[in-house]
Amino acid sequence: MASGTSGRPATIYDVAARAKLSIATVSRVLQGTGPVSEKARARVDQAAQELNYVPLRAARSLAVQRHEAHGLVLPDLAGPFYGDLLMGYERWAGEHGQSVVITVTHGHPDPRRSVRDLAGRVDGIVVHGNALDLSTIQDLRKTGAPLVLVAHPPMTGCDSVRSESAASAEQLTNRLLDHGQTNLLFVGDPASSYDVSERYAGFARAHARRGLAPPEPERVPLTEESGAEVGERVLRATNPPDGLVCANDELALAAMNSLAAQGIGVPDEIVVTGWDDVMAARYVSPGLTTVRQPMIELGRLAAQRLHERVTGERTRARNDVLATQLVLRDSCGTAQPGDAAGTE
Amino acid sequence: MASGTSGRPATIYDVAARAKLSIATVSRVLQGTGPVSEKARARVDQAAQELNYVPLRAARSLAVQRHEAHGLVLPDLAGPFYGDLLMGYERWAGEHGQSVVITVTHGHPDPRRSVRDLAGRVDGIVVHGNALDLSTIQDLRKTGAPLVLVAHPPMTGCDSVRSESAASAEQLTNRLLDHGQTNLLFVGDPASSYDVSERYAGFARAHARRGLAPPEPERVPLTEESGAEVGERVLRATNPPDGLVCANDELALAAMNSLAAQGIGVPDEIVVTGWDDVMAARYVSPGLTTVRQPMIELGRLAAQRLHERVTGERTRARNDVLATQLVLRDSCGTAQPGDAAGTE
DNA sequence: TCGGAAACTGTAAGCGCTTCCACTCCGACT
DNA sequence: AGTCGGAGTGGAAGCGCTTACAGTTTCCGA
Repeated sequence: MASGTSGRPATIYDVAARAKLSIATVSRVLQGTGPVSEKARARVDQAAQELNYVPLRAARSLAVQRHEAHGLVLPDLAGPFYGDLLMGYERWAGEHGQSVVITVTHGHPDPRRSVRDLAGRVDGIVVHGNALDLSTIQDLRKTGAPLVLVAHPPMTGCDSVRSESAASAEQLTNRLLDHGQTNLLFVGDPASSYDVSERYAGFARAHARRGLAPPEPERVPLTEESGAEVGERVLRATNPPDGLVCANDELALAAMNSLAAQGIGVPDEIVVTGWDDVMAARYVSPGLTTVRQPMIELGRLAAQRLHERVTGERTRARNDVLATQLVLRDSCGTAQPGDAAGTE
Repeated sequence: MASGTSGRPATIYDVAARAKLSIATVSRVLQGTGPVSEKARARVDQAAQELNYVPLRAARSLAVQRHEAHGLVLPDLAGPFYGDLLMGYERWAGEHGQSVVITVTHGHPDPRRSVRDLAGRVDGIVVHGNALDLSTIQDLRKTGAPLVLVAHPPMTGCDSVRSESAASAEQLTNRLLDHGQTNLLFVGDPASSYDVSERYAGFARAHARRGLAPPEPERVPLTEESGAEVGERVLRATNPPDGLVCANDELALAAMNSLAAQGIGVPDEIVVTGWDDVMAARYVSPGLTTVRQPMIELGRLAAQRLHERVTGERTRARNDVLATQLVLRDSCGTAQPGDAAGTE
């Protein structure tokens, strides 16, 4: 325990008593507010130091009617993906004196309850679209806490932050079609998240624009298992595809792996692309063509947008879309040395 | 704002007024404590619902003298590594009604200050050894908050949780020496973290046990850049190594990559091993031999150990060491199909 | 030398919740 | 019929902090 005279942690009263000053002055010294004499400042600092005084934030929060903390709700933390988001978020928040309370919903028994609880601890909440269903988000809105959505379609009155998906997917698909592929398969379930639905939308649009019927997607979860399975199954189809446009890198890598195991050449016999640019994408051979999202930046921006709402500095909702970057490698068969392209 | 009659969020008083009961009863209903009539319960539930009442945690914390929150201090969140730790942590904490407040120190202007601030918000703190220097940790101890160290050498009075390193490193090194390598190089700076120093210690011990002088480590940061650089430099040495024992997978992957670029065969001309078993390790070819740490489990356990201290359920310090798993793949030249080994 | 402003300090009233204690019912025992 | 005990409820005292307000000093300039 922080050493009050007794075993309990020291309070502002203990510090005041030891410094022979009132708690008001102690508070002023510690917060750096209001005028204080040099002598008082020194006495308080010393007393606080000697007692190992750590102010109780709950008491301050109650008094100032503010938590100085943000809530962040993520679906999970597997992969580098959400880690980067969180890192960007925490960095910005930390620099602006806000603590970050994190809640992970995937596998959680009662997300609704835990998110409501979160709302009582923070000044505002950032929710990743994959973390909560719509009704829970609406529930959360009713609490009145400022809310910022990440990778979620805009909702009226809410800020949102996401990275561009449809245009990059269209661009990527065009590239493959230009290169001569005639039977692309989109791998991943568009219903699994907003981002994936946008990626499929771009894929479909590229087809539609050249008068082709957009092929039905292969509706599988975005996991390595599905990727491996698709990689195996795909050859045995009546009309086997000559390209796999995968909804993320896990799918793509696992598919490539299983194709290689069967002796199918990538990119010669079939091309493969992913999404996210995980580390493995640049270490496999052939290198995986993929799309990089600015996750850290996304986190930073979400934190900033939320803070603007919390402080009341901005009241109109904003919907930000960040550019992604197409990363061309050998798996798509069209890469030129030094090739790369940004979107939007 | 949650709809009180005015614009401000509803408080327990608003709920009480609407339910025509005292705040004491409202509190009892909401917390499920003490005896309450069915009728009262119903009235309170309805009023709370109508007002969108969310209890202010700061007020509860103040009253119950507990935050019901844990602090988690991590160096950063790059790679899957800390993400998994955090995920395991959050899962356990969530299941036991504890929120988690996270602080990332890498790149932080004043970790000391932010960690002290954290101490005022939570009931106890888990610190990853790479996140804070010793003096800051000791500073933190003085606050009296329960403290659990992850991947840090045990300190008297503190709990600690880490995964086994030295023995697995020794085992791995032995395997390479048995296989006929005669000039292994340890890549990575043992001074960069406790874990790495242990890995080098195991590496050195394997040599010592057979009467060999342990080679000096190649003291470089644990980054892809260093790995690439070492991969290039290593051949030009007077006495080029026939094996690289890398302190983590990033180093190993980058080294393998640069060796391949130079036409050096792995594992035939030189063997390579890593540490952590990141996703890329199983997608490169040859597959990277590495050591898997139970990060999720480590997180869970840290949360549990901290909670035991917070509740006072345990007062004696514990130092847990979790077993790692050697993952044999082709990069070390010694893998047999289905080969694998656990340690400790 | 004095009045008044400026600088500093203290008193006390909350912030919204929990919980001890006292009180009122009521049904169940003697 | 009178008593006892438990269930249900409310009053009120904090939890540790901030801050409005008032009070006390100090230091000017006139």
